[in-house]
Amino acid sequence: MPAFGFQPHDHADCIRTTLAQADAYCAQHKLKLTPIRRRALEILLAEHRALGAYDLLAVLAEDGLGTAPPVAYRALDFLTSAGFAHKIEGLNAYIACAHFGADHSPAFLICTSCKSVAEAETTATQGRLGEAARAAGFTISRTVVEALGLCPQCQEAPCA
Amino acid sequence: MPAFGFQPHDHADCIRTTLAQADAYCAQHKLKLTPIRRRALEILLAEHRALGAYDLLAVLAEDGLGTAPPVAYRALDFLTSAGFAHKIEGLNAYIACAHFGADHSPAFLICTSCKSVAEAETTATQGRLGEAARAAGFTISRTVVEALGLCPQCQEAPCA
DNA sequence: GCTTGATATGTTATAGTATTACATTTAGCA
DNA sequence: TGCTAAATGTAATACTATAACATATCAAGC
Ligand SMILES: [Zn+2]
Ligand SMILES: [Zn+2]
Ligand SMILES: [Zn+2]
Ligand SMILES: [Zn+2]
Repeated sequence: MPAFGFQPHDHADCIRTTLAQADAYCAQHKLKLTPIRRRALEILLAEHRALGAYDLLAVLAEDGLGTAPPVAYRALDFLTSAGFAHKIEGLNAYIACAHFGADHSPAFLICTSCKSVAEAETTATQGRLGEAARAAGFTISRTVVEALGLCPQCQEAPCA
Repeated sequence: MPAFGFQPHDHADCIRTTLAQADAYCAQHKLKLTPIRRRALEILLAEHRALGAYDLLAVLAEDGLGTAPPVAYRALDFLTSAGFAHKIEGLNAYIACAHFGADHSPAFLICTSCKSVAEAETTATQGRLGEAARAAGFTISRTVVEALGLCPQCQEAPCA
């Protein structure tokens, strides 16, 4: 599955499908996608961009779903634990998962100009990082892989 | 150069050599390794661990080199810009560079038990992340690659 | 239906990380 | 010496995240 988010696509469908998948996944795994959690996911899905916890909170507050920081952080904890969202460490921000369901090691391509983010797959224990880890006798449990740079659109139109 | 930091080594020499290299590099590039900056690097070098900005500041304060946050953040800006230190995004912490001088794309192996950190090399534009970027038409300027897990020592003695 | 325990939410306060802004000093150079 | 740019001193503030505890909701199991 290629990196997603920079190519134009039917994004309304993108949102609809993911929410439906999340509903199904939660039903199957006895997780509760409560109104706050579901709306938080929907907000993250609105754009292929990362949102700060307080940005998310501001939108939840507009909807009357809570005003205090724990509201946002609890929703984000749930979504990230369930694999519905990821934290972008380099931005202290959160984004909906684009490779739903799979237990995966995400890698992000982050455009420093337009702030859009695409999620690609990596294999944690393969590749050069895996090699380095094996050579050092290190056991990987989680990886953070993020690339900062320019997306195709912003390379062509730097001032956009 | 293999990942470093987990293997026992002459660490006093490790510090001495790096400081000397930093002195030389600054002389050559007309950068000023002022007392605050030099001491900050020395503090980061003291252990192969990442230090928070405020931890660094606390030590600088003991030495009478400043008490306000900008003191630490300015020193860290200088050190990271010069390539003498790196930020570990996943920890909001900073560590001295273990591959001095080279303009490189560091990858970190971070032990979640003992907090030690080893720095390995990666090539930003090669490997799987590079492939994903090329496929997406994305131009990488900087990468964040961090692996969380257990170092050799902590795998053997989980309670240490 | 009621009890009960576990999960989720409401709310306040606080901890931890980082930057802005502006005054002052210092270092390098004409 | 006088000028300029860089570095430092300092206060205030912004941004990110968690702790702690009260209350409410839900899903069994009786
Ligand atoms: Zn979409
Ligand atoms: Zn994902
Ligand atoms: Zn050493
Ligand atoms: Zn390095």
